[in-house]
Amino acid sequence: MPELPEVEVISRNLREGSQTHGLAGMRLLDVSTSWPRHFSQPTYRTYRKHIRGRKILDVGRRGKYITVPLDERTLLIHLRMSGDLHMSQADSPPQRFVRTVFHLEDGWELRFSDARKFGRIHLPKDPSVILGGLGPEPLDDEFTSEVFYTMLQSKKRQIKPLLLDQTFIAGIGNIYADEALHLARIHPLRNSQLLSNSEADRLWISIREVLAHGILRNGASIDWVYRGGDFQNHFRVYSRVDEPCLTCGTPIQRRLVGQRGTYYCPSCQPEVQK
DNA sequence: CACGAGACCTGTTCGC
DNA sequence: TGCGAACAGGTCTCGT
Repeated sequence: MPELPEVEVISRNLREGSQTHGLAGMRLLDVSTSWPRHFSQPTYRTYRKHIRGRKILDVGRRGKYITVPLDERTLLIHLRMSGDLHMSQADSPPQRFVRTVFHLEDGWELRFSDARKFGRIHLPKDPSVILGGLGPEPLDDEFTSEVFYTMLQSKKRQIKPLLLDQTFIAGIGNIYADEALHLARIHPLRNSQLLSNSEADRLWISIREVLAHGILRNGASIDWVYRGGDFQNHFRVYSRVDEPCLTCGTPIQRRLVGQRGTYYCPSCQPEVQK
């Protein structure tokens, strides 16, 4: 479930501690897991050594990574498809898919639930080893429409898979890519290099609008992987096959693009440029 | 470089 | 009702 808006909301909640204890300033006592493959960089064994007694300085986000700077090293957590992070008291009943637990002071636990076991935890000396390859943050001031147009021109790729490429731009996932393309009235298969200046501009605005809207709605909650946001009630195309386009009434279509289910309006988003 | 296919995993939902 | 297939928010690696 987590794309930029969901990860942003999770990170904010952990930092500020909505209805629970904020993470910043707490001390990590230990970590335990039933799925050691959650740990990349150092393996689980060396991991515990590094983490015990470390102080949490802050919580943030870069792309789809949750970033947790410690007084030594930085913890990076990627939720992938089905991950979620939340604070709990140690004596509260364990949720079904919790696989890794960070033990904190005062009986607090940071629980990493991950039904599909795709999530990953890193603890690099230098976070840029992991984060350095990411493209720009779409909501940053430096990410201007001019910059975006130049970026698009430098590639010759189908626009949707390009938006999903984290080295191109960070944080966009399958839902928000479809939503942004629909808002911008651009077909997911259009060639990035052939997008006009005004189309690029529309896409730039749409990306930022859709992501900001997602954050405002606290992210999207889909199916049984529930998180509390309600952006799913504002989808214009995603998961709406055969339902009418909210702009023109044409049934929304679904097809595979780069192996990903892709929803679009064949009328608002013509494959060939008008 | 661009793209498709297959892996990695488990759970839920769909279709017959 | 039951059972296999399809599908799921993400990335990685390999072959063409």
